[in-house]
Amino acid sequence: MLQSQAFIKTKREAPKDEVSVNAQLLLRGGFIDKLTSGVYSFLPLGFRVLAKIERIITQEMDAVGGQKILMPALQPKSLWEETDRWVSMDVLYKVKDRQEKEFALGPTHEEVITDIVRKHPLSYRDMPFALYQIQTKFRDELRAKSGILRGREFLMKDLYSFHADEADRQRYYETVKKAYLEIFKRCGLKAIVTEASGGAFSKEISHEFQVATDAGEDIIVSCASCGFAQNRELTEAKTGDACPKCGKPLTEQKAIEVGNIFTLGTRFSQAMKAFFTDKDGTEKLLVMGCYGMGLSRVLGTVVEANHDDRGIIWPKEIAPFDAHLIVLESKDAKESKRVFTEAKKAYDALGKVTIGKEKRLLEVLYDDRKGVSPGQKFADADLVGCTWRIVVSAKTLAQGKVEIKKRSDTTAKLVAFKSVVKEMH
RNA sequence: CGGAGAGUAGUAUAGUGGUAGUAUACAUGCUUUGGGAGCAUGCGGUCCGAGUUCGAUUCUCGGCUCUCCGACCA
Repeated sequence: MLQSQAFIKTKREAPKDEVSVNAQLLLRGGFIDKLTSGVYSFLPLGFRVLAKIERIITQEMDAVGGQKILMPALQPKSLWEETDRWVSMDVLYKVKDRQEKEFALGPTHEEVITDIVRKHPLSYRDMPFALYQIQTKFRDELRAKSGILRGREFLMKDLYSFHADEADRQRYYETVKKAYLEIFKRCGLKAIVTEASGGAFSKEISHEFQVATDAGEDIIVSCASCGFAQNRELTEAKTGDACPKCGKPLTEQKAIEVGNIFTLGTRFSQAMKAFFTDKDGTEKLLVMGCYGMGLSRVLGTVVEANHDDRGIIWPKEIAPFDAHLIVLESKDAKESKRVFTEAKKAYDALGKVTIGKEKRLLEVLYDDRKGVSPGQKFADADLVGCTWRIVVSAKTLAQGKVEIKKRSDTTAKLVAFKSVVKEMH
C-alpha cells in the first residue's frame, strides 16, 4: 500500500483526556477513531490488525470443529423473557420499533443460539456440535473505560457447544481451552488460565484467560511454578501465600481478561426447552458450554503489552503490515529520482514475495511520501509498529544495499536487497 | 449512579468583562533531507441554553460531552 495515498494520519499528540496506553497509541497512529465514549471505528490500519486477529480465531475455532455463523444483533424481547434476562441483564440495550415493540441489542447470544437449535429435531447422533460467530456486541456498561478495553459496542467471538452429556461437554471445554491458548499465543499474548466465578450462568467456576499488565482491571493471584491462578473474586490469597496446589509462593498481579469460557449445563436448554432425542428414545435437555473472546479487547491488550515510548510493537502475525518500506529523499534531484525508482522496484518485488507455511504474500506499507523528513518517517514507522522497517536511501544505495531493522530491535542492518527476505525469516 | 477533573482551531495549549494568541497539523511557494527541518503566506476556534451586563469566551445557573476513581461486569 502506498502511504501517500492511504488514509493513515498519525498525530504527534494524543487527545489530552486519553490516559490509557492503548487509546493513546491507537489514536495517534490512526488505527482507530472514537465516535463517543466506548464506541470506536477501526480505520484502515486498525481494521487490518483486527482482520488478522479474526483470521487466527477463525482458524483455531474451525480446528476444534466450530462452524461459523452470524446471528442478529436485534433480538425480540420475548426471547429474553424466556430466560428472565430481560430484567436481570443490567447492561442490556433496549430499543423500540415504530409499533412500540421492544428489542434488545445483543450483548451475548445464548438466547438466540438456543432458539436456533431448539427449532431443529436433534438426535444424539448429531452431538456434539459447536457454532460460533464473530459479531458486534452491545453492552450498556456502567462505565466505558480504558480505550477499547471496555467499550459499549465491541467485537466478540462467541462459540456455543452442544452435548448429549456433561462428560462430553467437559471434554470439549478442555479442547477449547487449548485452542484459546493457541490463539493468544499467535496474537503475541501470554494468557494465564485463571479460575473465576461462573457469573450469572453457573455455580461452577469458569475459566478466564488473563494477560498480566498494569492496565488490567482484574486482579489475579497466580503461581509461576505450577500455573495455578485464581481471580481475586474467588480468593483471599495474597502475594507470598502458599499455592494450594504446589505450596510455592503466590503472586498477585493486575491483568486484563481477554477471554472467558463457561459451563452452561442445562441453564438455557431448560429455560428455553431445547431437547435432543437420546439413544433410549427419550427427549433430554441439551448440555451446553459457551466460550467468549473479545477481539477488540485482544487488540487493545496487545498494545498494552507490546509497546515502547515510541509506539506499538505488533507481534508478527497480527502486524498491520509485515514491512514498512521507507524511501528517503536526497538533496540532489537526480539522485532523489534514482532512490525513488529503486524504492519502487523494491516495493514491487517485496509485494511478490511469499512467506510462511501458507505461502502468503508479504504485505508492505510503502512510505513514498515526498517532502516528509526522515525523522518524521522514522517516527511514524515506530508508532505504527510494523514488524520490519526497510529503508532505501542514497546512503544505502551508495553501497548497493538497503537497510533493514526489526521494530523490536534497536539496531539496523545494511544488506543487499536480495537478502532482505532471508533476513525476515 | 456517587465522587473528582476538564471542555478555546483537526490536535496540544495561552489569555481576557471590550476585535482571541502560540505551537502543531493542513494549503501554497522557496530552501532542506538519516530521528518528528527552516522561512514566508494562507485557512481554521471560545460545547449548548438562559441569566447578570452597554457588552460574556471570561461571571452565575442549567444542560450536554469527555476522562479518571468507585460501584458493576456474559
